[in-house]
Amino acid sequence: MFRDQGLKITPQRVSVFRVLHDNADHPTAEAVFDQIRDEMPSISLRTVYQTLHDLASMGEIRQLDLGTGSARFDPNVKSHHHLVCDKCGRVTDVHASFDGVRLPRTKLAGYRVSSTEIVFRGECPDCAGSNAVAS
Amino acid sequence: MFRDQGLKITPQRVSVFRVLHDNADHPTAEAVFDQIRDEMPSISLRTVYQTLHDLASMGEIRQLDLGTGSARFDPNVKSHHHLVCDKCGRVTDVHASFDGVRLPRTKLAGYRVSSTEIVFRGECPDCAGSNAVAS
DNA sequence: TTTCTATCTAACAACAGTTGTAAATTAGGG
DNA sequence: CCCTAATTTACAACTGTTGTTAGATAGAAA
Ligand SMILES: [Mn+2]
Ligand SMILES: [Mn+2]
Ligand SMILES: [Zn+2]
Ligand SMILES: [Zn+2]
Repeated sequence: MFRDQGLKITPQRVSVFRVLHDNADHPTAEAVFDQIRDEMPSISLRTVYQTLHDLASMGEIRQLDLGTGSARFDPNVKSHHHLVCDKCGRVTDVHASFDGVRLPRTKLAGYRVSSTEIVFRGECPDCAGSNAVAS
Repeated sequence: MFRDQGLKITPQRVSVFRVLHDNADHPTAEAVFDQIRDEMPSISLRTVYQTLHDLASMGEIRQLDLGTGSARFDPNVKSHHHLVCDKCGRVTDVHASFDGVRLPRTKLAGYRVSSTEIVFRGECPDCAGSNAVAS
């Protein structure tokens, strides 16, 4: 799959790919880096970024910018949406299709739309649970 | 309005507020800064950021993080959605309500959702127009 | 109107996330 | 097993944003 693009198969690339596909929680580049480091202490953060971008541009993963401070990387490239915790930044998949969300030409303002993302923001169970609620 | 919150009415605050309300294009902090500078060359970018955050926390404006490299500030606090140009970062309002976009409890993953944003990504008219298309 | 002081601004440094650069390393074809 | 183009690493630099603090000022009080 790297090979298909004329890219060499290096241990660094294999690791980034594997870590990402094991990971359901939309890791940041740093999170990927930290996880790989356990087994390959010499890997550099720069290489992780490089490889994540390579994977993204070959369509194997998606980069998400959700205002959580750093980019998230998602191995799931099928169209889906996300829940984002305002408190801790957790990102959780939403598997539901909202086919009604299409813009009529009159509201397009001349844009050519290539993707539609729905972001549900709020508090994740952990963060909501830790709120002491007067009862 | 600043006064309501126990904040002093300074020329800097007045300028930020006014610039934002004149501006329909979701300016960045720097864009606000540059515009104010024309009339008040001594203002600092730090003060612009400070005031934007103050305005946001008093609910007068909204901060949007759309992956365009820097935060955008929106004087329109009514619920609405956005078109975002992947090429130039332009942000345009979408005025249409998508009432169908509610998550059933079964898909909430335990989150308490406080807002729902829909982002339509693509190319704005200017960027699409400048594509030389072989015809 | 002047005084006083808590608030605010500006200057500046620092920070986080990310990207540029180039020397050293290495995958993998020959 | 070599060779070399591709890759990785180290390190610096960059962008957007935030922390800090000395000096300036809004506006209440006198
Ligand atoms: Mn996802
Ligand atoms: Mn808007
Ligand atoms: Zn959370
Ligand atoms: Zn554009």
